Amino acid sequence: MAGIADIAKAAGVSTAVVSRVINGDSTLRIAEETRKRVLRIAEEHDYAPNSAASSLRSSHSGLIAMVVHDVTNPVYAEILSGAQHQATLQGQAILISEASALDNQASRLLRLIGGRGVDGLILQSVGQLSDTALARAARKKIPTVLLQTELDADATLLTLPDIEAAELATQHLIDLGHARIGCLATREGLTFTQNRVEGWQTALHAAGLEVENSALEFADPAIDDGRMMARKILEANPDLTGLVCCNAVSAIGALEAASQMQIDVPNQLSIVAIHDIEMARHLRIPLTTVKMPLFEMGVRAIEMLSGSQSVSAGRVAITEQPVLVERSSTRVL
Amino acid sequence: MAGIADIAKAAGVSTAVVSRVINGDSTLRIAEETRKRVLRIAEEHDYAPNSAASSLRSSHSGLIAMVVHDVTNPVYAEILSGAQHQATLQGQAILISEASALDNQASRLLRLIGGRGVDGLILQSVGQLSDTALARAARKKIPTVLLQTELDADATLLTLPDIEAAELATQHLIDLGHARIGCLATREGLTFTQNRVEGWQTALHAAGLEVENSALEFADPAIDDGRMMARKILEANPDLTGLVCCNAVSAIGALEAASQMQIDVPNQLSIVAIHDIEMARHLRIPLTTVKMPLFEMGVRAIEMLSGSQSVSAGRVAITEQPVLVERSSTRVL
DNA sequence: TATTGATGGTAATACGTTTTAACGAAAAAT
DNA sequence: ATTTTTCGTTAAAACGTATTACCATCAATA
Repeated sequence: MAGIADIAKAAGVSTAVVSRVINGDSTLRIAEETRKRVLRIAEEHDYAPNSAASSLRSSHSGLIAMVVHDVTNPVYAEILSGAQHQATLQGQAILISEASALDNQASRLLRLIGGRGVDGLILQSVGQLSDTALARAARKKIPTVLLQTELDADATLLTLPDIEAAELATQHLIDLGHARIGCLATREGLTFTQNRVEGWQTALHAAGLEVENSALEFADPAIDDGRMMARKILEANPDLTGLVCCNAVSAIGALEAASQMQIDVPNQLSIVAIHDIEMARHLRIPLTTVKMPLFEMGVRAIEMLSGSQSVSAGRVAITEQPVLVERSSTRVL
Repeated sequence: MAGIADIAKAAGVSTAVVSRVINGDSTLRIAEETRKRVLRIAEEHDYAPNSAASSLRSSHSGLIAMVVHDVTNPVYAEILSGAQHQATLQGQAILISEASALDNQASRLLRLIGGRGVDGLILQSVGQLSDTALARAARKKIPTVLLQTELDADATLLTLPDIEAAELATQHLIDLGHARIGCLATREGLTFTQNRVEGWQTALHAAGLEVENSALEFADPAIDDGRMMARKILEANPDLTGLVCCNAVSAIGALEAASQMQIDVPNQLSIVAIHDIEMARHLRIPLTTVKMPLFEMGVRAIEMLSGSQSVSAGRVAITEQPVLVERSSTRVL
């Protein structure tokens, strides 16, 4: 209920002084004595600046919108957690949305983006978005970070070492003596999907092995989709002994498919997945994975938005290398 | 860049008309002809109302802040997903934060709450919050929904059938012939923790069984904590044959502990957990669970905030009854 | 004809900050 | 003693919308 004017009056100064004290404006100094007095009075009155008014005048809200495909996917949850952590450190807050919300024209998120209500935008796994939402953001010049997925907009692309991770996973199987290796990919058309598939192919080629097209499937990173992909691949290629999964959640589906088809993992089939989610250790068959810095990616995305870093720079790569975590789902042939 | 004034001028009307057309104000009708013209011109100019200005004038932002203990916990992720879904439907957006962020005094979230930048507040698993954050929200009369946890503030409490769920879980073990049954609870002092523990006790009493205090432990709903709790309980009570876990994530830890202690599940020990998370089917030993409407709870929380429902009503219960999902972690004794 | 009512629109104000430019006083430099 | 600098502060102007109260116009009723 108390406004800045009330505080100013009570402290015997102008509103400008109160504003500077509260916001810690550094360009213009305030006498230590008045500063303390204002602070004390503000505290007494339980004063907090009206955020709408503040945003209106200063034209930044401290809000960052983040869009992920699915919050319940542990991979995305971890990225979100990192972003949330860093945003808090920087005095910003995160507006979360699942991708499906972007289709809803009445979505408040879209209105916020259109109305410059957010200072930044983070898009993850958002493929087919040449439509309103992003187009608007781009036109409104809202700083945007794309996570793992290229899009025709002048936004910064933040990437993980996807090619390396897929190579590492595939090479691990090759080292174990496997020669016929399939790939459960994520959604087709996404940059990181392409990169991981490329890593898989590269490793096979380098070892002089054959790349079987019927051993490659694309779908969403969900358990059900993973099961279906695995079934399809395994039925088409009964002689397969290794499977690279581009997302750990798909791998869970693959384990299920193998079980249903009476294929023993790891004795008849070795499975390795990208992303070392916590659950990997606790599955029916503990999963061999390639660990990627997901939390770190969330942190970096936030840093890039508010950082002095190149605003429109083309792409930034997280250089921390993926590491293989061996468990029970892979085995020497 | 285009403001409401530009649109008004281009359409040959006043700004008031534009505002009414855009916001669909129902109190005052606008000629269909002008409505279409304004809409078309707004579209052409790619106009979207400045959200800060809009919030300032109308004093509501369409933002709802949600605080959960840990985003990566699948239980909480599902609640969040439900909230996000419903918020989108209602034209609102969700500001997500993990509980730890509330400790950070510079947190933007706190400033938003203090500065009436959010229309509502949802708090989950937030225990020790008699401090600034919530105190402010209460003083500022921000509508608040408490998820599963009482707090000394005049907020609405939204609850799941916790007692029933715990009774159901415990009764299932009793029906299987178990007589010595322990309980892995969540954090002490939270309302839902108390209720679940109560359900456990009630079921035991009703069956004339003993409630062993050394078979009850409290900790955070995390795998590591679950493992530690289970180990403690099992060491103190070697004759235990059943375990009720108040959170499925803790149960994963319990499975791990049992494995480390060479206790066979379900032959020597039956485990049943509350919350049927997707992973439950895919664990080393598929988990018997009690399914609760988590997504639905997120939905309801949002509905309650914007609904015409009793604003300050004491408590609302989700009446959908918990159902038992039998898998392989429980077995007749 | 005069009166009412409905319809479609306007002008101007308030929302509560942040920030710009200017200003007096005190201290330092000339 | 005068000029310059620095310091601390102020007054007033945006920021861009939603909304209130008021006003035409016109058709229909009395």
